[in-house]
Amino acid sequence: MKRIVFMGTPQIAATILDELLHSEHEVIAVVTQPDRPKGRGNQLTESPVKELALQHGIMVYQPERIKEEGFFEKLQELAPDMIIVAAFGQFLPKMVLELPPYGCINVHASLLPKYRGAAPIQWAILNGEEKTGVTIMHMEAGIDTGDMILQEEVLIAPDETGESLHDKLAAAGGRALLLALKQIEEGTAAREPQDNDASSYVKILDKTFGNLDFTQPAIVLERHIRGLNPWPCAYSFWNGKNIKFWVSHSMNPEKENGIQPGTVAEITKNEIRIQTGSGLLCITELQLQGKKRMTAAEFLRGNAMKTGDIFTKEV
RNA sequence: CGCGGGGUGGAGCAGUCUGGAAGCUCGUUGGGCUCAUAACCCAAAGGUCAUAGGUUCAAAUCCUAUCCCCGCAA
Repeated sequence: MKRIVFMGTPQIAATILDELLHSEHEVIAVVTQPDRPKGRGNQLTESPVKELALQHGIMVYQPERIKEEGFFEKLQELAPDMIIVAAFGQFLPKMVLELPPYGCINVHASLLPKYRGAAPIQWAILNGEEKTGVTIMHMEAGIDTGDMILQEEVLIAPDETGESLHDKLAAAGGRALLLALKQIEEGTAAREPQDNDASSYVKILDKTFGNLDFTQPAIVLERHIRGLNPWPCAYSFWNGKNIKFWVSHSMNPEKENGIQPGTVAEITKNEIRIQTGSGLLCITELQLQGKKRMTAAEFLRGNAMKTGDIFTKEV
């Protein structure tokens, strides 16, 4: 493909862009979200896509809104053959969708029509799916509703985290995109409409979603911890302090013992076992506010957590 | 100048407010007990208390500056 404009923002988009840059396709410009204040000190931070594009000397556009004055004209001047979108974070107006001769292609991190929306990677883990994948599709006005070109499946491992799955899907997304481009150029690309009746949407995640509800079953909480690792991360409060949970497993799923959910039921040398609505949630890696991530064994050496202590939803 | 916590033997922490012998729980090494052990007992090694100045008879502790790590908010 000769003239590609790439639109994307976070790391997964950068990984896919990187794949594109190492192919024979020509990326003439990148569009990404404006630099935002981030982190301690509110430093203005460039998106991963912008960073990568600058390294390769590619022109970067950062419109606050795609519809803002003058941007469409710039796009017209670029005269892209195709626009490729991956986790961009803004909707494309119809006039943009219709601009390039080869259309707008989207890389989505799920096996559509399931998991349309903003956080398909984490939700696949949260729901205990055995597999997920990436879909390359033509874009249309709806959210992730366009005709599909191809998909690549990715299996979800028992210890899969949001991060590891993200990396797998990013790699798969790059591969699938290149294959789809090849098929488009050869004129062999499929164009399969999505089955709307089988579709599902997932809501975007925010920080508060990580606040654990210990009345849920341990098996669900364990997936919650994995799926939200490393962001937005599962947490709770102990002793007036925020504790993040990084690694855990569940045990005794059916055992009833009458202990209030959220209570520390057992402490072993290497694990903190918390009572849940059904079974024990065994924490093996965690992080106290202000401290680094550490194993439960390390944590227990210096912190006087004991059986009977309670985790709460608020300080 | 967004708010806040922290940097003490290999690890996790206490001690700092109210200056005055470097401590706890582990780990490591050696020895003992045991059928045996991740258990228990005994002993040992290991620290410029982040860095640089300053105050003081005396600083991990008080003052000043710098570096690094982390939580929250956005």
